[in-house]
Amino acid sequence: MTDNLAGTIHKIRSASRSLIRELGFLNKTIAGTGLPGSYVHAIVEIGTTGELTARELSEKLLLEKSTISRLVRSLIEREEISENRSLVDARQKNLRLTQKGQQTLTKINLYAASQVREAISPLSLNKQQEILTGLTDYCLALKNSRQKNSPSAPTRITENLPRIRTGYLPGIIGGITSLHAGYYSRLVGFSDTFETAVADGLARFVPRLDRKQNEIWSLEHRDKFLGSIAIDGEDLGENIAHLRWFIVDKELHGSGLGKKLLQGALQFCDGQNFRETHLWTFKGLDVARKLYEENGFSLVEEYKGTQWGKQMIEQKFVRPLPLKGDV
Amino acid sequence: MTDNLAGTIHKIRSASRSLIRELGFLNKTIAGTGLPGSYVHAIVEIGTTGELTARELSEKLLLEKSTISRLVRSLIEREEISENRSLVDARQKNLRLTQKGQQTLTKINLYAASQVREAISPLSLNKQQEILTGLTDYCLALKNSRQKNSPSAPTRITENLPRIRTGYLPGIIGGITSLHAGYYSRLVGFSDTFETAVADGLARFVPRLDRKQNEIWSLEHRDKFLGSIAIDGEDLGENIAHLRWFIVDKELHGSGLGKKLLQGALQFCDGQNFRETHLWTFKGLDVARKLYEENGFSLVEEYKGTQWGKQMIEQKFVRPLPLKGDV
DNA sequence: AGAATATAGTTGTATCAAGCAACCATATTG
DNA sequence: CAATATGGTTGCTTGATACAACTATATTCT
Repeated sequence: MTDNLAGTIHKIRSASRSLIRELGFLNKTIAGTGLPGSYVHAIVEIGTTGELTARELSEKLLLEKSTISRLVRSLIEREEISENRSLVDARQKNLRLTQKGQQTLTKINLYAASQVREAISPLSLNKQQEILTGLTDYCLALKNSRQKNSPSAPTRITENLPRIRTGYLPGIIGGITSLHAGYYSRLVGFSDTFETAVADGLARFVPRLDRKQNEIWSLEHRDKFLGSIAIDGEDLGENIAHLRWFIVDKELHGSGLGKKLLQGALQFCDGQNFRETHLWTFKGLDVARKLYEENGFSLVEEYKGTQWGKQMIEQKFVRPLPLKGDV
Repeated sequence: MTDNLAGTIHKIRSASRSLIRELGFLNKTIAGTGLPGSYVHAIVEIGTTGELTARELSEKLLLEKSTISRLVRSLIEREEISENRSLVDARQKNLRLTQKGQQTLTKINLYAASQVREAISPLSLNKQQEILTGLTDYCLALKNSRQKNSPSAPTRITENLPRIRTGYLPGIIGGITSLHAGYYSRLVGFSDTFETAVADGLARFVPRLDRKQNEIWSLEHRDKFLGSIAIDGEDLGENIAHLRWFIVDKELHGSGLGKKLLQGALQFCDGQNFRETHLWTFKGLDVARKLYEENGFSLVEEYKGTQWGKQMIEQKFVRPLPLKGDV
């Protein structure tokens, strides 16, 4: 059994070595591309993701950031990729393939795919599947084991996850507006009336962000807005907070980020000592309702509304300021 | 189906990329060893083979010979390997691990094996086996496809196979003698008497190699003698060739090299116009007997002999010069 | 036996990927 | 506002890879 494991390990290692060589990773450039292995990986990665930052690339390729920095510059000089300083975080730059880079990626794909195809197509479907599961399982196992073994460099929790930002960010009004429009048009067929209202509301709200009773949080990732929540501490008056523009991109549902947004906003409300927090929503958004109720809101009112070009049942939730010392 | 293949290809590529990165082949040195990937491969290869030439290393690692040359030098300077100019082919040098190199290999093995072990040991035996077969099949497929696609650089037929050499080579007497001694002591318990006779015979024969009626062929690989055959055109007189010291290392049985040796020698005999070729052997060596008979020999005599410290039945075979025009 | 060719390995030369450390600019935290 | 963290760049060094031209030895051909 132990011997068996040792034998398996030995054979796996031997096969890995062979694989490395066959794929050309001891060579200066990968055959068929004229590019070094790391460049090919970078192009493929950027291409399939659409947009990446240097840091993300560094994490994916497991290469030093200085190495990545130069790799990126070289690719820019070759006009394979372009960089755009992020609007919302001036430190980072978003990388994407240029037209030429797209073509290069296509060439790489053609070459690599045909290499793989020629290799595996003579094999039975069964064998092919075995190869695939074997490889993926092995990679996964290696990755898991690496992450378990380097507590010094743990997986970044933020890796590939949007960050929660506060305050105004360039593009935030447009971003949140289109998020709402896309979400609700798909869900219930809202159209321009609704989107206009969102844009208008935000446009009136954002200039008031400098007052301490107002705040906005957004989920941002690579200049894309994937979620938001805001506390308008003025429009309702009477020391009541108005929770507005709470939305999370469908892709992030279930990620826990929505709850984080909501709880951050409520913490803010409590810090500001608002007597109550009110919010308006629609009947049918069951997941959201559950979230509200878990966090101290109760449904207080329900009525038909037609203002968005559709007949909807609107709902109003209210949450009182928790007693001090409460959990 | 086609789509399925494309999907499989895509996933395989993605897994390969991940594998490359996890194993550190985009990095300057492999973690845990401090050595570049190519060095690690070289050490493992030399270590597991025991002895290699630079050319063989180049073929295995798929690297340029100049690259290998420098890699080898660097490893020699680090005292990881040693080189010995081959005694039988002054162009090539045999590379082997030094004491220090052995230790390095051990370290590499420990590191790599534990990396693999930690990765796969949480998995079921079944999964482990899947990984193994997947990897090996894939490597094999890639290799096959590469070789099919580069008729310009076909697999060397001589790759890792001994070459047939003619004439004297340093170490040939000792090499052939020990080959005989090892083979026959294991087979039938011959001992010193026999080995002495072989050595003595060779010692008397080799100096006569400069005469055109004598010749010796040997199978040589990395300074090891793995087979031999000789034609003594003088000792029997009467224009009769004496076929002597025909032996092939057990490892090479079935490789076709024995037949090649024999036919080369017989071609030589025919070229020299010997009237007959005689040889003495023992009863029981059935494979050899078949080979003799396939090539024109017939058994002409059989008698008991005790000269080698064992009672054996000796046999004499004779082959006449084929008629001209014969096939 | 001698000429032509092939093979093993080295060396000149050039390129450039990788990593470390120190740095700058921007963001976040407290 | 100060301290710290983060994304990215730059100076510096190392050294792996490849191509081409070369030397020395082996093999093949006639």
